[in-house]
Amino acid sequence: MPDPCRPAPLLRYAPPGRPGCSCRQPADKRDPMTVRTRFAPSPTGYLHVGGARTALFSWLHARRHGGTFVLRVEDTDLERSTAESVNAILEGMTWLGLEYDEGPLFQTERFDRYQEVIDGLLEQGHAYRCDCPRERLDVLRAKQMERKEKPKYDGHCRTRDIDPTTPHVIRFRTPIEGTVGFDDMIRGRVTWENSELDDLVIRKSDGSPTYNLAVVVDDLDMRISHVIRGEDHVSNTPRQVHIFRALGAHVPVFAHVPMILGDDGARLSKRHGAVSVMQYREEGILPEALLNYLVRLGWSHGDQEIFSVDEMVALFDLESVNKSASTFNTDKLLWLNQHYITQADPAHLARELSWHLGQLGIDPSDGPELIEVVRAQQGRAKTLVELAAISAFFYRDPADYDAKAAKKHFKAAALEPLSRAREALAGLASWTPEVLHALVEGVAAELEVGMGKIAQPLRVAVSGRAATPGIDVTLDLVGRDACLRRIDRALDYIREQAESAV
RNA sequence: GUCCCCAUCGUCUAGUUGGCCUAGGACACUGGCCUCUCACGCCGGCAACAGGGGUUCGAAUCCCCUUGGGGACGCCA
Repeated sequence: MPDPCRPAPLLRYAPPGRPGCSCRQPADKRDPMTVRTRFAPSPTGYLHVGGARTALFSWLHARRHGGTFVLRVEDTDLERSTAESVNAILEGMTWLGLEYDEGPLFQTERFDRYQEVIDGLLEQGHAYRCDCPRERLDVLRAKQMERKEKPKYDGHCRTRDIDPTTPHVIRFRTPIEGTVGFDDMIRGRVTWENSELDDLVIRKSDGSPTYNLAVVVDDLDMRISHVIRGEDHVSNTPRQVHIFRALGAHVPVFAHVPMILGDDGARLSKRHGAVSVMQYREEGILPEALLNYLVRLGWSHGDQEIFSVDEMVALFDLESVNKSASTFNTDKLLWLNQHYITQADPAHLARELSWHLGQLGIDPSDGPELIEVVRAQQGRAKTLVELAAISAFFYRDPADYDAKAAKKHFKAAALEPLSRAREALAGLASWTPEVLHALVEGVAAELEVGMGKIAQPLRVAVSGRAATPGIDVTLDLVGRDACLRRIDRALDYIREQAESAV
C-alpha cells in the first residue's frame, strides 16, 4: 500500500510556489480519487475554437466534480514556442472565464525532472540510445512507404551500445508482441497491436524531452485523473500507456473529444476564417454565447439549447459527449449571440458596446445615454459590431441614406408629411416617447394616412436607415435639434431628387 | 499506403437496456400572423436513419461487409 504522502521519487511534483510534498495540501487535493483535469496547449499560436472547447470540457468536468483544473503550457518545442502565444492563450482563457486553479505551469521549467525520468528508464532498460542519422531514417521511411507499409523505426539501435558522449537521441523500447489498449470515456475500448507501434524518441539530440515523454511525466506528477484532449491524440495514447507502465504508474482516465471541422469537412484551420477566440471578441461575440455554442458542439442534454455557465457545470458529463466530429456553424453561433445580447444587462452591454462604437470613431458620451440606446437597440443585432453600426446615427448625422430606403420613402409624396411633422415637432413643449408617439399619430390622422406614411420618411430622415427602434423612441433619443436638422436636410434632398427627375 | 476512429435533416443534435419513431428539437431556408420599419414572438412548411447483408416476432438502435469522412504514422505538440 503506497503512502500517498510519500510518492515514489519518480512521481515527485513540485508546483511553483508550493511545497513539494502533497502532505501540506488540503485533504481533498491529496485524495487520489479527486478529479484533476488539465488543459495543455502548446504555445505556437492563438487559442482557437477547438482548443477552447477542449479547455471548456476539461474545465467543466473539473468544476462539475469539485475538482481542480490545471493549465499547463507544453512548450518543449523550443523552436516554435513563443511568449506571445502564451499571452494570447491566457488572454483567451480569461475572456472566456475559464479560470484555472493551478498554473500556468511550463514544461521548460521541468527539464531536470524529465531528464531524471529518462535516466531511470535508461537504467531499467526501458529506453536506449540511438544515433541513427536522419538520412538512414529517411531512406527507411521511403522504402516502407514504397512497400505500402506504415513507416516505423526498425529498432536498429535496440541492441547497440552507443557512446553517451556522442550525439544521439533516446528511444523508448516498445514491447514487440502483444497488444495495448485503454478505455476511453467517450469512445470506449481502443486497442492496438504492439507491432503497429515503434520505438519513439523520448529525448531529442539537443537533450530536450519529446511531447510523449513530457505529457506522461507531467500528468503523473500533477496527478491528473482525467486526460481530456482532442481526438488527434488517440494514436499517441498507446505509446503513452506504455510509458506509464514502464514507470510503474497507474494510467489516468482518457477522454478524447471529437474534432471540430470547417465547412469543407476538413479540420478547422486558419483558412476557415475567425477561428481565434479573440477574433470572435473583436467581431462582437459575447463570451457566454461562444461558450454556449461550443458546449453544444459534441455534447447535448436532451433538446436543451440554451445553457448558462452554471447550468453547464451542473449538467455536463463526458459520457454524453458525441463520438463523431462536428462542423462549426457560424449561423448558430450568431443566433446564440443575439439571444445573449437580448438577455444581457443593459449596463453591461453598454460597456461592451462603447468599445465598438469607438471603433467607428464615435464617443458615446457625446449624445444620448448609451444605456438608453442599448435598451432601444438590444435584440436587433446579432453581434456587437452590428449593434454599434445600427446605433451610430444616435451620435452623428447619417452620412448618407440607405439607397433602398431613400428610394422608397423619399418620394415627392413624403414632402408634406415630413414638413407637417417638422412643424409639429418644432412646436412641441415636451420631448418624450409618449408625446412623440401621439404627435406622429396625430399627423397621420390629420393627413388621413396610415402611421407608416409618416413614420417611415421620418425614420429615414433621422437615421438614414430603414430600420430603427420604434419611431417614438428613435426621435426621443436623437433629440429635438438633431431631428429638426436632419428633417430639413431630408426635405432638401427630396426636393433635389424631384427636380433632377423632371 | 498502414493503423485507429466515426457515420440520423444542409448544420448542431434527440433517439439512454431494440418495439411508445408514420424519427423529435434547434440553426439556416421558407409560407403566414403581428406591425410605423427592423428585430423579437407566434403558427405552418421543406428536409435525415450512407448502401448491402444478417440476428430478431420486431432495428435508426445489435453483428458483418462496402462506401464515405476524419485522425495518426516527426528529434511537432
